[in-house]
Amino acid sequence: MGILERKDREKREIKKMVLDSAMQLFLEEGYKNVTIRKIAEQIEYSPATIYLYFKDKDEILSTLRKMAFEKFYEFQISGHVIEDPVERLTAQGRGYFRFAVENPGYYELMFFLKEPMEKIHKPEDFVSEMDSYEILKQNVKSCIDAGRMRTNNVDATSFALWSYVHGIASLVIKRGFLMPKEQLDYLVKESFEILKNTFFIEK
Amino acid sequence: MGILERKDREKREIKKMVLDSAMQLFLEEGYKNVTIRKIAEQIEYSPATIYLYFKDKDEILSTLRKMAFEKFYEFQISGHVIEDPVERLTAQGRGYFRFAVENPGYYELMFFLKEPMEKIHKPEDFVSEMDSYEILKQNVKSCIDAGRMRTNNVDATSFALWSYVHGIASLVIKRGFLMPKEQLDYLVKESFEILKNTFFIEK
DNA sequence: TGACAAACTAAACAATGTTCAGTATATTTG
DNA sequence: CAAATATACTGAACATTGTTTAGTTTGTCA
Repeated sequence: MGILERKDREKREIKKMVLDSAMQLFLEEGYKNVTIRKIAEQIEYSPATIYLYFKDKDEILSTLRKMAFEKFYEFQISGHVIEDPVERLTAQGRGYFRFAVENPGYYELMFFLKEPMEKIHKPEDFVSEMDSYEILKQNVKSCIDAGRMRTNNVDATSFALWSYVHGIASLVIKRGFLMPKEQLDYLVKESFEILKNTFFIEK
Repeated sequence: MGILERKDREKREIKKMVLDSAMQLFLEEGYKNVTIRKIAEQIEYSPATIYLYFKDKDEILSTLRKMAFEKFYEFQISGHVIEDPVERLTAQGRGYFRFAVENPGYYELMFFLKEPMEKIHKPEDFVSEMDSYEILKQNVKSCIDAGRMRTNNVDATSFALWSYVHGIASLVIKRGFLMPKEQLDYLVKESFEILKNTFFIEK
């Protein structure tokens, strides 16, 4: 019998409609404009229906968050096949940074927003994020093993690099408007130069 | 006549009561629990009265934000009299980091929260923040002039250091719960070691 | 003391998340 | 095929929110 399958498909389709609509509202109008009623109107269901598919608004947001991290992961592994370990690691860094500045809305959802976070402390909500971090550690290890880094502590170096790039991305997103674009671009470029010169050893 | 002075004082006192109450609510219960009605109840006035002293809720939050940055500034200049430039700069960095991890609520308000930010783009709302940044640049310049840094670009180095420390602080605040405290402390300590070794030149 | 100004508030408004009783629709059963 | 049952959905309500407005109370000054 295909009825159960169809029901299941319909359930997934409505869930997807809710999520798509919520994501669109979030990216276009910001968190506080994501309202259950607006989502309901967009997908042409009543507000109450949404509660048949999601426990509450936080569950919608935390699902979006998970989706954002999956997209984020894709950005970072795009250069995963590169042979040279330093090139591979810097490709991941570029992917990380590009994702952040090209998708500040997603980045907001992932790292700045407090709303869905207070309720989610389940490890499964952090798998993609941890996957990205594991990749980072692997890449750092490859670089250290190849004698291409000035540091030799995989964990600490990975955390330091993550902090550094996350810090630059955060400042660009949150404080970028404080200075002209050219100046910001210059500071970012130079900061990455410093990162390269201080962390890596020239071949 | 002291009447005008008294009125002015009373006005400031009520403003202060609103701000104190709002700050307390924010720090204890988080942003979404800061409601006009709760503030009104705490200061024993009607909700409408608050609107005689603040345009709207965002004005209250952005005032709190400004206050947080002033406190932040104090933390950073505590070591401003230190002679040795490297010691002075690292003291500022320690002040920065200590403030962040000891006052995650303030840090949230200053760097993560979106709510009051959308409306404030006036330069005057960023004076304390810019003051801190100027101090940083001065300290970096002193270090470079003293031949104690591996870099020689004041602006880029300042931005890079800010990013680095901000990144570590942000990750500690936002992702610290993902690992045991000892491990986190270790990673932070080592990251600062890396920072020291990569940016500074031993005397 | 009476006129005016300032300070304050009760009550209402629209919008929000969420729940629940009930209706419509689909499925299964006899 | 008809009745019974399960599923999907919604209208209406609730409590809370930020904010406004009309009106009251309180204070000031001639």
